[in-house]
Amino acid sequence: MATKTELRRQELRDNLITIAERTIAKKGLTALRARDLASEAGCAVGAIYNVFGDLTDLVLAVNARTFHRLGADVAEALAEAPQDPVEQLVIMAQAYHRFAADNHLSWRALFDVERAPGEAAPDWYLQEMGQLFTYISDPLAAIFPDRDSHELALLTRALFSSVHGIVLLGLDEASAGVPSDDIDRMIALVLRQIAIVK
Amino acid sequence: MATKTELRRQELRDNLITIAERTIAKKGLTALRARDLASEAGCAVGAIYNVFGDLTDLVLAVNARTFHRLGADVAEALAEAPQDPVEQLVIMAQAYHRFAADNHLSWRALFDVERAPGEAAPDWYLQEMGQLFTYISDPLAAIFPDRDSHELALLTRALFSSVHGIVLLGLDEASAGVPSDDIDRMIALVLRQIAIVK
DNA sequence: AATACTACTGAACTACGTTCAAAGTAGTCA
DNA sequence: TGACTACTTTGAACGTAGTTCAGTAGTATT
Repeated sequence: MATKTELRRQELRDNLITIAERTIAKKGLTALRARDLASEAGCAVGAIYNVFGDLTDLVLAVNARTFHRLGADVAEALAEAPQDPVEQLVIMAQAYHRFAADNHLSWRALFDVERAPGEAAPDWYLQEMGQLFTYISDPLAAIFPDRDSHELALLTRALFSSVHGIVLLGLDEASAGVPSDDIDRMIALVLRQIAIVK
Repeated sequence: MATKTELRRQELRDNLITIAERTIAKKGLTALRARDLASEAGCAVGAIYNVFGDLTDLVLAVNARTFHRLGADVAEALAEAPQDPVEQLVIMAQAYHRFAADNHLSWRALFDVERAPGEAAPDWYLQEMGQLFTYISDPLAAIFPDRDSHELALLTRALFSSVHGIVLLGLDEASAGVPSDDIDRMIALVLRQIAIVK
């Protein structure tokens, strides 16, 4: 039965996710504190643990939203891209870069959650990842119609990882970050070169 | 004057780095605890703070050693590599992969130290990084003699970042890691393709 | 309305990194 | 050598986290 209690719990859950989302976006994962969260949400600290197993679970819920927004941005970029599959790859990768730059701290939180060792990533994570991979493998299949599916899968993963690496190190201001235009240029360099059919 | 005290401090310093190095290698950065460290080193907790500003400083000292070993491994691979510049790139990248796989937790610690926001990476970090970049840019200059230095610098960074990304996501067992051979294959796929001169 | 069950609360517990007053030690000089 | 001074080391105590759970308040059932 969907009781008053259950509704209240659902409301608190959403509320906590939204507050945590804002905190992470503004101040980063490390600024997330159970007591602050509770006082902002107007509930007791213990209440958080009625609704989430621990703070990591809450962060994962925030990350699900972030990942979803990321996927939507990439999909939108793809929808507006020209037919040329190489350009599609470049545009998607640059959308990934833009998302990471515009949502830096939230994006970092995607990778900075500490997962219990040996624990697999949650299902939604693997699914969103799979969705991103599909966006990439479709243009790749058009570029390389002769390659078998395993090779295409590897190339897909390789390209995603490459773009991720370029963005990750490019945005890392500690090691004297790279100008945004140069990041886009590196992405284009790698992807256009990859797409050359010998 | 290089006194008895100073010697003792130096000894403690080295000792702490070695212990921390072993702990990080075996159990990861998050298992590093001031009290455990002190008891293993046979000193008081406070003594750590006579020798390092805080635990992050100690981790940075460990990372300096790790980074140095990494650089040496890559240099060794390069020394044994054939003359062909493309093969040199592939072999170095695979040495990077092997180091990361064989020293997983120590390698992760290189990137997982939390740096104070706005704080630049320490000098030795930038220098070792620069050394790695040189290893890459030399073969690249041989492959692309016509490109200007800015473009080569971008390509160097792009390739390093790409390989880093492939290894990072490939070794991440949380998202169902990739078999070691496939990581090597992805590296080779990207680097060989990059090196095709149109 | 009385009863039984469930959910919420927040003080208390544990586990950290870090500090600093007190105790110890090294260097100096008569 | 022994007394004095300055520096070094110590570890109990502090502050700040995440998390728990006995007590209380609220909800559903009869």
